Amino acid sequence: MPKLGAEPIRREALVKATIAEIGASGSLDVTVSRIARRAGMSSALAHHYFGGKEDIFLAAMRHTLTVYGAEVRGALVMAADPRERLEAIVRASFTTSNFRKETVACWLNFYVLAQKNESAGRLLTIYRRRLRSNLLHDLRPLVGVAAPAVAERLAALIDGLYLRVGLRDDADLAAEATALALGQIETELKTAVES
Amino acid sequence: MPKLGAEPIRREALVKATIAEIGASGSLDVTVSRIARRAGMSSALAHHYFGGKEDIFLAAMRHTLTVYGAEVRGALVMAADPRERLEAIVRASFTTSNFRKETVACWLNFYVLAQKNESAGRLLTIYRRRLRSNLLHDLRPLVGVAAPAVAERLAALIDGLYLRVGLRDDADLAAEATALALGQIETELKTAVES
DNA sequence: CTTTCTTGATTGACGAGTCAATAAAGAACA
DNA sequence: TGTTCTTTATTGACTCGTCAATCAAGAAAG
Repeated sequence: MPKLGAEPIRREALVKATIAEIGASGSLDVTVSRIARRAGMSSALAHHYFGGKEDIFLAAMRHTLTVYGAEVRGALVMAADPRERLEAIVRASFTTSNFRKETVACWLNFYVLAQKNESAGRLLTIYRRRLRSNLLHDLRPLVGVAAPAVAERLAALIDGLYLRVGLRDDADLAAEATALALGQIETELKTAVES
Repeated sequence: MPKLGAEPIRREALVKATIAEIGASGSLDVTVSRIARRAGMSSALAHHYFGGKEDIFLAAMRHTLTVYGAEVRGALVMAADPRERLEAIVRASFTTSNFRKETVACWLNFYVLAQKNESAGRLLTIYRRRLRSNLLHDLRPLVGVAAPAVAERLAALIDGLYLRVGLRDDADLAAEATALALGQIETELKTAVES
């Protein structure tokens, strides 16, 4: 039943199914058939709308990054001063949705993918630069010349906390990570001001 | 040529070949045949000495973790006081050998594996606990009651820096990561002492 | 002559990507 | 209005390849 304009719907369904499937398997070892079935279509159609498996993965990665970016931007509009903006970035990074099993699985696998796949690497670089630049922008007025190092450290801490917390399945993951990162901000600011 | 006692040699060769192969492909998507060929034997022999593919991966992971643990212990014997011990842990975590492409690939893929594989998860937990306990032991006399939070933060920072730096192929990766982590130690100690 | 080591060949399964064919919605048109 | 053409959507069947695991059998020590 070719209702025209199926393409965007199909693509979105495939992207969502891909993320779900990666979450379910924990790896990129998911078949196009399974993705397509979950999205309610034949594998041939998945190949029709995307060039191949790799393109599907990249679309899923792009989607995940986009969602995260939107969350950060959303949190930022609520922040009044640099200090609040830093907090906003941290909180956006540790929302419970970010710690959903599938989200964690996607991030981990994107890191793996980024090693060898040019496009995946570029996407990850973009994410990193954006995070770094956001932090830098708000740290500059707070810690001045120390900003680059502090930003790098904060960015790494966010990634590291995500990694450490994301692999456990405790509850209260998000709260703990947030508290630690906010503590870091406090420590860094205090130190920078005094020196 | 059945010289007796081939087993340990074969197993070691397979483990090394596995790591090399993971490094070359960037993923766990490596065939037993390729591993076996690189190790100079038939794939059947690999299956003979290990139960199956999964066991080979676990052995490789165990090996990687063991090497890292040995490096840390080696660095620790040179350290006189808690502060130096902290530095030793950081430096051991960021040796250039740890930033070799294959090592990074292994770690990333072990994280992925740890999501769904019980044994891999346990191994990673052991690594984490050891790191945390090492840090805690040396932080307690330095920052007292703040030690747990500082340890968690330092551990996460190490993981995060590794992740951020390991995926680039700049030179001077190790030096940069080390400097940032040492800066963190300094900041944390200064803050904790003053409060 | 038995145990340890070793492999080539085989099996059985699965998966990515292709293709030819079908179906339906609209466009052009008489 | 009905007819024909074109474009988009969709699938089942098929190809070609790969791979993990098994097995039966060979070679070399002890």
